[in-house]
Amino acid sequence: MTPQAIKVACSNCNLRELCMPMGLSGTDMGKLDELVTTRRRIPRGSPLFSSGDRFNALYAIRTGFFKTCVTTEDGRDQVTGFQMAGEIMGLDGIVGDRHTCDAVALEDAEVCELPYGRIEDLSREVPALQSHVHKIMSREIVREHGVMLLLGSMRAEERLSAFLLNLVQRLHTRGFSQSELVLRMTREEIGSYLGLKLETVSRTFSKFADDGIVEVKHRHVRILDIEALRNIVHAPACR
Amino acid sequence: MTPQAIKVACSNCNLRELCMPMGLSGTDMGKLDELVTTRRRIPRGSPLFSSGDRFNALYAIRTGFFKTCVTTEDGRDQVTGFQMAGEIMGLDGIVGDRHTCDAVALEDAEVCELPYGRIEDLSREVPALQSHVHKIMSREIVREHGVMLLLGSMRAEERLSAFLLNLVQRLHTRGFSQSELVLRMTREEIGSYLGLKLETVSRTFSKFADDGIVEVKHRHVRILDIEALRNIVHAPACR
DNA sequence: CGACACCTTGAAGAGGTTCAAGAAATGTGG
DNA sequence: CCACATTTCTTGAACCTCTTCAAGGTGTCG
Repeated sequence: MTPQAIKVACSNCNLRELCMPMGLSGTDMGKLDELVTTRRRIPRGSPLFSSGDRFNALYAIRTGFFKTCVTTEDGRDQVTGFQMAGEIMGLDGIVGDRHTCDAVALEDAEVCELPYGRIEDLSREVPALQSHVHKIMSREIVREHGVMLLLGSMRAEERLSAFLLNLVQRLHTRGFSQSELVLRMTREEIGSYLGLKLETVSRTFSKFADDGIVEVKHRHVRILDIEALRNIVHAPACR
Repeated sequence: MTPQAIKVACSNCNLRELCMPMGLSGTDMGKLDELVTTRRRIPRGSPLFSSGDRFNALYAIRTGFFKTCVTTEDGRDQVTGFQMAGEIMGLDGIVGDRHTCDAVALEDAEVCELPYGRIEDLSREVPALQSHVHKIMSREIVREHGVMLLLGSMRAEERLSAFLLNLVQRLHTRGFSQSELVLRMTREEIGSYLGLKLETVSRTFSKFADDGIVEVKHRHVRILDIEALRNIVHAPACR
């Protein structure tokens, strides 16, 4: 397992998804090292990029936690996602040469900057990278379909259940507990993401706690009955 | 039984500007003609592809009108978009090798089949195509952000206004009237897309008609006061 | 032309929002 | 390290928007 030791370390790295497509030759792997130029530290509360910023790179999260949100001139605001280690941000900027949403660190974070020009160049040389980039974008499209389903057809309890299950599942993938999590975002941000008011989020947490499904202490959540959450989301439709 | 092998050439297609990159050399344009292998006719009500189908091509709409929708086991259903001539469908299938949504023709339609393998191969040779594919996917991501904003933060009248404005704008781009349109979808499908019940859609249409903003005769809509629709969407936020 | 899908409208009800107040955490400066 | 200011969270009560249920009307297609 000695040579794999490095690989194992990489598999914990945020860049794994982009840098480690399956079945790479050593040569190709070497080429991918050119992808990352800089790492950037983003203190909590600061934007990595903002709507209107010129687009020139994608970002892979190494550590930390982000939200992305779109804002309109008339003051409407929508959190479009929460991103954690290993996930890619900035895809929105490709189409128009400018970012169309804000990415804000919800805790101190570190990201790898992947200049877009290099991604394009390299993915012409390395088909596995090309394929990987496509998959990342497709995955984001499919994820957003899921959010549309949530926003378009679920009620408050279902939305919050789906949200918690999704978060804890992604955290579990990264080696964290399956039943305990610390929310990095406020009730208002959760509400914005779920299309609910912060009071409704708070009330729904309280209801889940009353029902013995979760234990909630501000931002610390312990899931006591994950099956109950699943049942709430996948409730046999009324009719 | 063989799908008639019409000689299809993007270089001659009048939708070229909608689905193909601009400013190509003659050589590159010639290469792109290899992209489209077949055209397929899809009768109204039939699926072009369904969730679970193996993914192997993207589809460019030549004529007709589609909806895409995701469905869950528990019978939930969400229309994720309506697509018209020049738009690309099937991006959801890239990530998992299978489609994750249904694409259904809402009127008799014709699509160009773009085998995904060829897209990958060709976009390694033709950077303009590579860039174009990325932009198409990014555009879809940005579009979905807009839908999330709509579903997460707008009320019924705002949603329907935004929907009508979006439709009429896209139709106008394709040479249709700026003020008149024929809805190809039912109230229920509109409702699913907008996260509303069909009755609410119907009522909101009636309200707009009462207010002299539109004229609605079943699926025929005439916009009488487009500014009013814009004001409804971009209303100075209540607080 | 008749059956069926689609649309409209009304009335009652539910779920979520709004407004308001207070409590708990977090951050700041002395 | 503590007091204070600020942000965040919780909870209650009234209200409102949208949904649900129901019935009847309209258009469309075989």
